[in-house]
Amino acid sequence: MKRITVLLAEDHMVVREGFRSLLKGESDLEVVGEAQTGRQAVALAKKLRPAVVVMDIAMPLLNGLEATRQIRKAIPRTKVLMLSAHGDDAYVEQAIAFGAVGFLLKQTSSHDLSRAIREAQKGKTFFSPSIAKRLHGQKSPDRMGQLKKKANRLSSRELEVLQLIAEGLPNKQVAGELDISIKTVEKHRQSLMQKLNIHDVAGLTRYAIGAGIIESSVQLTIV
Amino acid sequence: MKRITVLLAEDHMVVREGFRSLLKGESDLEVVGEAQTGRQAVALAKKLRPAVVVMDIAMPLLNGLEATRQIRKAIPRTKVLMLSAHGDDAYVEQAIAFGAVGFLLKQTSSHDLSRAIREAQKGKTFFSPSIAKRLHGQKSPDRMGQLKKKANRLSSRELEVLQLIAEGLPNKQVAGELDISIKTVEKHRQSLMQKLNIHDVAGLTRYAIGAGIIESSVQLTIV
DNA sequence: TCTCACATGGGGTGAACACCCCATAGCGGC
DNA sequence: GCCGCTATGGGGTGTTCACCCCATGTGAGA
Repeated sequence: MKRITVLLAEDHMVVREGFRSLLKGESDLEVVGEAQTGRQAVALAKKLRPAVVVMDIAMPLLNGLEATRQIRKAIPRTKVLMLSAHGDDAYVEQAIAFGAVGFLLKQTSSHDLSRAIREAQKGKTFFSPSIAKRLHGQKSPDRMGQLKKKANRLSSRELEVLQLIAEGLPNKQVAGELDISIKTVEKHRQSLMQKLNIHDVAGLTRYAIGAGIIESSVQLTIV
Repeated sequence: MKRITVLLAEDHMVVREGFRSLLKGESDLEVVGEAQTGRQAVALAKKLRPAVVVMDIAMPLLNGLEATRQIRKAIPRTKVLMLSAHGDDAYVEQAIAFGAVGFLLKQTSSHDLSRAIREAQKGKTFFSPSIAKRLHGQKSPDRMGQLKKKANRLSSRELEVLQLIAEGLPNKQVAGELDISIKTVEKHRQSLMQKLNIHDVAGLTRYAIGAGIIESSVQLTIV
């Protein structure tokens, strides 16, 4: 029987070895290569032409999203399965827009991992339950089509509001800063929270830092 | 032969299962439990009394450092091995101060992981090569003293509350998680805000990220 | 042209929060 | 023994926020 060839892209060696060990238990799957940077993942994918690439998002040199885009462009027959600790809507939508056929959270089980790989190889999609729920919960059935065009990204006004929120300003001050009414600030706040599917200030702040919109505090000795 | 009992504390299930799979290949090691939050790690350690706890630093509800401190205090015979993606000095020093017997980077190999567990069980220490090199380089005898002397330090309870706030939990859920009344949570919240002189959730979140108490989201190309 | 996202603004409700008051109890240090 | 700190809990008050309703105008794309 021909086994499904898999390329693992994950920067942490012990984690990657763990994945390999897990997949070794699946007789129909075969890990043919391992990459520890996004750039290496692209190079190895071109060379090995695996059926499926399991791609972590957070990787040095080239992140998993961009690596996915490049792989999809160079070798469309290779399917890419995203694997990430965080499942914020923006990541998921970006991944889909870049041609990933699935999105797994690291919180999901190894059983789902091997299942997702099989689905991907068959040309189907696979999303972690919590993500699938969110995707289905949204409106139209051809949402995938929409996503490929417009990734539901924040408007420039929403980005401004997000930054000010993440900098700690209350709505009233945000309104003063942008010279608009509090009501409008609240509206932007609501819509950006809905788009990101993040509903608390702490989450918005973490997102803003991760997205490079603001910076965290200085490193301190504390704790 | 009596095997070394191990408790795995790592919040990402598929990663944790990978570790378990790796350790299954070691005949002298036995994984007796798995925890996905720091709090659960403390509870399971007390219940199972494993020889060694492999503890990730970045975990929800209670981070690995604080969990280590609590485990060392409650059951000193259990050794704790830190496992982290980042090896910043502040982490390593804090881990050592809290009684960890070793510090592994996720970049290290699975071979080092099992080796470190064996060393830990024997009462020895084990550090990832790059960290060990740094530790030898700089002794700094009174550096620990400086940390401890720092006035206005947050109490351990306040740190727990801070982490949960920065993770986005409202007071009510914080209270439920710590099993105390909302009023007490409010009190801790007030006092830590006063100590840090930060009076909004966004600021607390930025501080917590800068201090390494929690992590931000993944780096993203878009925005 | 006509729809849709965007930006602007307003009203109202209930939950959450900041900040004040109060208290009891334990524990370590002087 | 007393003091200071920490942790626990409660009452009350005013502000802010999340989330619902509503509206108008504009500009880009189908």
